[in-house]
Amino acid sequence: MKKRKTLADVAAAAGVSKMTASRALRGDKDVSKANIDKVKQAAREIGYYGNHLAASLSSKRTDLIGVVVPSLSNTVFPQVMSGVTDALKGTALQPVFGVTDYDPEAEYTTIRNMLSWRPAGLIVTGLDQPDESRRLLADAGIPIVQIMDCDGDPVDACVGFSQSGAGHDMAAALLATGRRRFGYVGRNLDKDLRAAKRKKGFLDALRSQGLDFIDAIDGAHREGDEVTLPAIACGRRKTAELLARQPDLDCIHFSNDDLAFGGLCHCIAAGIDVPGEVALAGFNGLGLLEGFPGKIATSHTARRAIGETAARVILETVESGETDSGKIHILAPTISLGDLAVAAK
Amino acid sequence: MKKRKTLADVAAAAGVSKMTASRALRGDKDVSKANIDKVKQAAREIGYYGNHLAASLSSKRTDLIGVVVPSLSNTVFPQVMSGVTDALKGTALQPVFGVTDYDPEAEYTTIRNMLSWRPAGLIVTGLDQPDESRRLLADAGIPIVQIMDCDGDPVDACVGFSQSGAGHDMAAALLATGRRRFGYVGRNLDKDLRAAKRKKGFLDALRSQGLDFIDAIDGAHREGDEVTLPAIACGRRKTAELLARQPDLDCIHFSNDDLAFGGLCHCIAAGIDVPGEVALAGFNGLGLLEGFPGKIATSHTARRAIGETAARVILETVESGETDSGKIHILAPTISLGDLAVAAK
DNA sequence: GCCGGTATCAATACCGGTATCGCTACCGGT
DNA sequence: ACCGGTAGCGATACCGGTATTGATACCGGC
Repeated sequence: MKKRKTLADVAAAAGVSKMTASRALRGDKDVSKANIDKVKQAAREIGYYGNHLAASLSSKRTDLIGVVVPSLSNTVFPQVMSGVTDALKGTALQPVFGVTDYDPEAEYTTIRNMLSWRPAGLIVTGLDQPDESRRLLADAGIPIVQIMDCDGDPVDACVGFSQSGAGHDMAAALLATGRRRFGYVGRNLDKDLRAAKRKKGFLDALRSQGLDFIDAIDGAHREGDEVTLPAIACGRRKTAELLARQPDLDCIHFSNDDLAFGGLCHCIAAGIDVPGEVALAGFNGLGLLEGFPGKIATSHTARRAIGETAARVILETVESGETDSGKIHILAPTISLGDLAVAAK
Repeated sequence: MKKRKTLADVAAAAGVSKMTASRALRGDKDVSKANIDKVKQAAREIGYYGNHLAASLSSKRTDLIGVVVPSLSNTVFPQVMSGVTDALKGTALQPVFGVTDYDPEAEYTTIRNMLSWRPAGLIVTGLDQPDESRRLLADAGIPIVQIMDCDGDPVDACVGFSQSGAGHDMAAALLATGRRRFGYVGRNLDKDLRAAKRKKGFLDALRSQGLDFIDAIDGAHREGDEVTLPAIACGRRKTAELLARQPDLDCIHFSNDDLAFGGLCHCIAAGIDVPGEVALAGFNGLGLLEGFPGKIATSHTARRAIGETAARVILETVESGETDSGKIHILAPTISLGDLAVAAK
């Protein structure tokens, strides 16, 4: 294999020093127009592309922004990632993604691993990292943005909303439509801390009215196959199960829209009127719901926007050279009840 | 800000040389048990974590595997990415993702950018890169795996299946059930080359029987909002449009399952019997379809497996130290007709 | 004609690790 | 006692760039 081209090769080909070549390629000043052309020409001819490793090591700067998300199968996170990617488009910064599978241990190693690339900033999902991870973030000396959650104390900056508040608000909205007999369907609540927070907020609102879930299926790890079961199929099956046990529920709350949509599929197949007989409420405002517009109540969360602002916060902090970005950006979800709003009148 | 800890700090704290510290931390041999403990202890105490930039520059190796995908909104790609992540779990290698938005220009810069980090290997979606990008890949001197498509000439290795063949087979299967009046719904076919190949394969099969699409909505860029419109809503709307124009179609082929599912939603809402009156056929076998099992014919593509084998090919090539991985791995999709199979009898 | 200032480039010293090689101490065998 | 072999460790030379400093030439002004 022929040796990779280095800057020295370019310099030699252009008849200048390494330093001049370096400056010319990066658009630094102090290089004559003639030499800039010669160098760029030479670089193109021999097919040179830089070595970020060397450049970053030397300059003590990188263009990387680490993004740590728990999952790729929940479409929410790819959407956040899209937001980050978009916001960074056109800038020098570049995102790098890491997936943790909701595992704190994996999260720790992922963060550590990212930090060892000396990124310009880090975007991490959630506020509730274990102490060890938190310390890592706090001592990193780069802007850290925690996203998706505001119920707690951020290490540095924070972009998101209150998960428990979102749960609470949804419950309040549903109560206002007159619903009283609530059921709940979720899954992986033992690992998905934010979904658990929403459930708790929801429950708090119910209890303040002297109510409670009549029945709930949390589905925390009963079987191994549960994780791989598509969310919609899971929602459909569990809704069937729940309604078999409690046929007189007038509202089912799901931990997210995928499950809720699965529930709707069951109801349609079983000939159950939604939201007439039973109302369904999900969370996130996924595009999925447009399959049957208005049928499912949901909270629209600004996932793209969360990704975008998180990226922008880092961008601004890096550019301004500040040490501390430490602001909290709240992007509150908006509830839409769909047909339920009409039915309630 | 306090200076970042370096290996020299660890060495000093442990009372050994940099070199011994380096070896101890990496688990190299030629270090006494006592020193290994001392070094690891010291590293933990002062909170040291390595610097991949320096390590990789020096060793001329990185643990990175670049993965270039066109999109994050099509759930297929996050699934491929999951497969890659899983296959690499437990190994030293680590994936880095890049998104191109189906833009060849962005693809070129992404590839270039990745190469400048000197990754151990590259996974790129598709076979039809422009010459310039192709040359970049060919000259990189690292294992390259192109995925998702086999209709063409790979740069190095290739994991996927024939897109046009998949389209052809689906058409053949549908023809075998007696369907004759075909419609088509797709979107972004001008950018999504693989979907276009499937359509072409499908069409070839029809033509070999003297048939053609009676009507087709390609939806290539009519309006700007089209891209952001959720795929399911898009499928629903276009199906309504198509059936309004051609009420007597007996089969609609969609460029993917999301659109097909949107079509199903329309049919359910409009009281159209599926697949009795009209059959729907999508592509990919997404979990989505489990919302109404059997209603939609589809080709199950092994997306996860494609990601996994692609990663494994690179892994093996890297470990064996071969220069050329150059094998073609076909993971053919399997067609499932669902209720249509029964109806056809 | 001498001087200070500016534009342009080259030489040098790193950045924080790892590869390589040499040195020392200690071992068993003869 | 001598020797070859090996385990354990450290000094040194890089890896491929960039920051910094220094050198050179050329300019207008007095």
